[in-house]
Amino acid sequence: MMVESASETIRTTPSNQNGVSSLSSQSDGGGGREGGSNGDANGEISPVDLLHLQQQQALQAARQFLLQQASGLNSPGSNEVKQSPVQVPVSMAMMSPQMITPQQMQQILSPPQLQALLQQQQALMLQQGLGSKQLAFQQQLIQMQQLQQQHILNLQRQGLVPLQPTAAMQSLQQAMCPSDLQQLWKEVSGVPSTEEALKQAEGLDLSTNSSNSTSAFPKAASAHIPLHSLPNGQSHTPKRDSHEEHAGSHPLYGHGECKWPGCEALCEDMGQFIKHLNNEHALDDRSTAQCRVQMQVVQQLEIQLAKESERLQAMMTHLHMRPSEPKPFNQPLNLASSGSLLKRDSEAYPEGLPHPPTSAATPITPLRQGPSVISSSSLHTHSHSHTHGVGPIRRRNSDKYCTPIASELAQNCEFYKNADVRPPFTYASLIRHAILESPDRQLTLNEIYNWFTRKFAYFRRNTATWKNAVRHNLSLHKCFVRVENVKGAVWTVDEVEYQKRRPPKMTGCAFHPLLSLSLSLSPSLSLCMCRSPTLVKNMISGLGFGSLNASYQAALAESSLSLLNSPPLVTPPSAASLNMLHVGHDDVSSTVEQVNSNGSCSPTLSPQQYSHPVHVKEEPTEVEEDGRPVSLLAGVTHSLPLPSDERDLEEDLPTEELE
DNA sequence: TCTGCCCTAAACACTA
DNA sequence: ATAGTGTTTAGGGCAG
Repeated sequence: MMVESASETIRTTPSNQNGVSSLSSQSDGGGGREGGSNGDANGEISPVDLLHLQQQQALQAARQFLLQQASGLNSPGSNEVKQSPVQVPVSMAMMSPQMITPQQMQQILSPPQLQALLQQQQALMLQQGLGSKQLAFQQQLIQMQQLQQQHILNLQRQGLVPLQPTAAMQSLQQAMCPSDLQQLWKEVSGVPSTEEALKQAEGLDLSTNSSNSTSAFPKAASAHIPLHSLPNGQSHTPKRDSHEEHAGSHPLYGHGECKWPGCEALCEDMGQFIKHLNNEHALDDRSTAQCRVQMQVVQQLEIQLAKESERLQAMMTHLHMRPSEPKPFNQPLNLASSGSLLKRDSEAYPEGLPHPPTSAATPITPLRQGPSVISSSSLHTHSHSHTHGVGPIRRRNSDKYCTPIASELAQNCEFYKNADVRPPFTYASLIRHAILESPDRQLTLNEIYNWFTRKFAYFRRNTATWKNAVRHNLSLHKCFVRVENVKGAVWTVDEVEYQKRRPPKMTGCAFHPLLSLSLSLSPSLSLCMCRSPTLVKNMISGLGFGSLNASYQAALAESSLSLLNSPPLVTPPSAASLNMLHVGHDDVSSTVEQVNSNGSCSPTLSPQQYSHPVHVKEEPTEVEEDGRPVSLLAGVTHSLPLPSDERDLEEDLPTEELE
């Protein structure tokens, strides 16, 4: 009650509510600490006008671009999808370009698209002698990108777009998850005009627009399957899963409803379904268009699978595995429907991973090999931009169980630095990260503040809020220990306490369905992944989720080791405790220690170095290449000489026991 | 529903 | 007096 009354009377943080959707560069009332490139009031036109003008121009260009896209779709006989600088998702093609608002534009266009668009516009402006306004334009560009990135992030957190903001569309096209497909289908199905549907199907470019080998989407694939045969006979529907195989005698019928993409009509029995099928999904333009989309989806997946299979072969070859293990690939794709996959519990963290390598060729209930899914819940957006409205995302999707912060930050450092996006980590994890990143593994409060503002654009505003939260967290969590120092108080991390906060199961780590697919395809890979976060990452990337939200990549990667890797025991802060970090570790550790102690190195150590001073090498992208394939190949972790760090990691597993 | 975690907000005390 | 720091309480949301 006290709080309520207080909040009614006094509002010390006046503008917490300002979301991120404002294009005007919000000069955060608070703080304005370092790194604030400010001031750009110049010239004859006011910055606001200028921004407005530029925005209008950008939008105009975007509209023209869309018109081009749309007209490109109209060309009936074209075998090639028009290769525009940027590709437009099908949903975009559905919109009347003239009706697109700036917000829609930002939401529709992926960052690359947006950037390309704006760059075009920028070039145009330069040609028109508007170069003097470049600065403002750049700012607008950045802001629009940020907005778009945020949107993408939101999508990611909703589980809709398992992507990294930087290559959102590309990966979307590469790796449309079932929900994407469903959405896509709904969009296609919802088209009023069948011709529109055809256009969309035609224009749907599931291929990447990059140099990816799948860039030229094989439209010829359409010819492989007679369109008219699909409604009743097609068996490529990715929605089809084993359940449906058993549930109904028709691949498009299951669980009492029509499985035609985007339909979901309820049918009591098969007869009704057949009737429905014939009535609603007869051979017409719309169905044809849908089929084409579906074919492209399947084709894309197949291409992707082929690529990944090839990659896997190469990896195995490289790792001296017998490459003659394509067997799993020939198995039916356990590419279950989104529903079944998404519901699959991730209880099967590879505890049974010490299966001998022979299991590599043995399909051991593949889908249970790993945590399976990115469930929409686990990717949940947390976007309760509710009362406080401070930020779109919150917390622990990836932090709590997987602590991928190091990897995440390492990968998206620049992104967070520039984009006004709230990092998907808890304050506690961020604080810990900041502290561990420091040379002495201790920071003053102010230094923590600075780290936040330095690393995250998001924390350059709402300073009162998050600073309070930082202090709150420092005080609240036992894992943060305050130490009186010569120069005042510093904060350190009690890693033991911190680890206590983390449940020993990685149930929170979400896996993308296609990752499950890969796991199912290759038990040996899942075995490897359990040993190597890098491999996990690479694999995810290779799956076309190279731009899978780094959080989840990192989660995948780190979670696979998190159970094995109990980070070093940083006993409460003292110089001695720092030394304890490296007890029993190899020279690499001592190297790091030296580097740390003299503080001469870059203040930013490699994430692994600080977050896991035991040196789980994660970044060296060539997985354990340096003569350590053993641990990858040998599932029998205990029977083989593990690198000291890994051994430590395993032995440290029961953290609590060490107390 | 319960519980734990996380977040924001705020009050308060202490210190430089 | 003020700002910074640190502690504590309260309440709400989310997820297991």
